Amino acid sequence: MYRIGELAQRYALKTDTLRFYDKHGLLKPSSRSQSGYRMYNEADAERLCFILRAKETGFSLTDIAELLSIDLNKANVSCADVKELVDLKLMEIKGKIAALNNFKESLQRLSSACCGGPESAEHCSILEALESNSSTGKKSDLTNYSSQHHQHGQR
Amino acid sequence: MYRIGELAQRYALKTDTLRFYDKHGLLKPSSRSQSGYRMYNEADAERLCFILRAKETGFSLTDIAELLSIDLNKANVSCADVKELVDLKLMEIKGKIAALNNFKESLQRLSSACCGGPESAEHCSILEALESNSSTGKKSDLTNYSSQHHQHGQR
DNA sequence: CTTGACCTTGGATTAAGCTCCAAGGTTATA
DNA sequence: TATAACCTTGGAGCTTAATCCAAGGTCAAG
Repeated sequence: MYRIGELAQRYALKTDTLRFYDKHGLLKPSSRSQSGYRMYNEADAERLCFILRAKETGFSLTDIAELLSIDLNKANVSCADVKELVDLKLMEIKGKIAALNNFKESLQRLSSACCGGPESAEHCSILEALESNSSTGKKSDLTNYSSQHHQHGQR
Repeated sequence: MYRIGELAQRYALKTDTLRFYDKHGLLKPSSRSQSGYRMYNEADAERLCFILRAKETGFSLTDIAELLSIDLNKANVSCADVKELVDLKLMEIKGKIAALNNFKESLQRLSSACCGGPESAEHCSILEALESNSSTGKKSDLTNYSSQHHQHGQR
C-alpha cells in the first residue's frame, strides 16, 4: 500500500494530480487509512499506469475514463457494446499511428538531407521535406476534409 | 488565393482558429487584400496542413512553431542546429509510435477476446488486456506483472 | 511534546487552445 | 442601392488538465 506521495513519486507526478484523478473518478484509491489518507495498492498503480500510457498516446481524460468504465461496470454492459467502443478507439489509434509514421518519414528525410555541418541551413526545410512527402499515395484526408459536409452560416 | 472562410472550410476549422494561428505566428497569410482581408495561397495551405498533422500527432502549438521556425530563419541557422532539433523530435515521435503500437495490440487482444454478442462483458476488461500486454519487451520500470487474470476489488 | 514531513479539504489560479461576441467595414448579387 | 454573407479588430469566455494555496489534522523521530 502506498500513500499518495509515494505513488506520485513513483510515477513522477504531483500529489495534486492524483487528487485530481480521484476527484474526477479516473483513479480512486482502493482504500483509506483510518485517518483518511488515500491508500493505493498495486492494482491502483496498474490502473494509473494505463491512464498515463493512454494519455501519452494523446487520449483525453474523458476518453480514458470511458475506456476504463468498461472495466467497472462490465457486468452491466454487453459484449457487443464493449467491442464497438474498443473497435472505435482502435480506429483512432490506427489513424494516429499512420499520421505519426508519415510525420516520421518526413523528418527522417529532412534529417538525412541535412548535412549536419556548420554551414547555413538553406536547404533544410521542414516544409520542403513535407512537400515531397505529400505525394505518398492517398492525399485525400486533410486536403478535402470538409468538402462533403457543408456547414454554412458562419456563426 | 483563399479568403479566411474558404481556407477554414477546406480544413474544417473555424475562422477564429485561423485568426488565432495568425495572431500567434503559426500561420500568417502571405498577403492581405486592399481592404485588409487575409489572403492565403497554396503554400499557406500546405503550412496549415503541416500544422494540423503535427497537432494530430500530439505536438503542442509551441513545438510546431519551433519546427516551423527552422523554415523561416534557415539562412541564419546552421545545418547542425537543424539536425539536432529534428532528430530530437524524431525520437519523440518514435516513442509515441511505440506507445501507440503497444496500446493498439492491447485493444486488439481485447477486441478479439470479446465475442461481440449480447451477453455480459464479464471477461472484457481493458485492464486485463493490458496486463497480458506488459510482458512485451521491457517490463521493468512502470509495469509490474500480475500473473493471470483475476483482480478487481470493487471499492 | 514538539518539530517537520506528510496528509486532508475546498477553492482559486494557471496555461493552452480555442470560441464567441460586439461593432463595424467590404463585396457579390438582385 | 440594399441585402446578405462575408470580413476586420479587440477582448471576453470556455474547456481541459493541472497546479497552487490556506487552514488544519496525522505521525514518526528526537
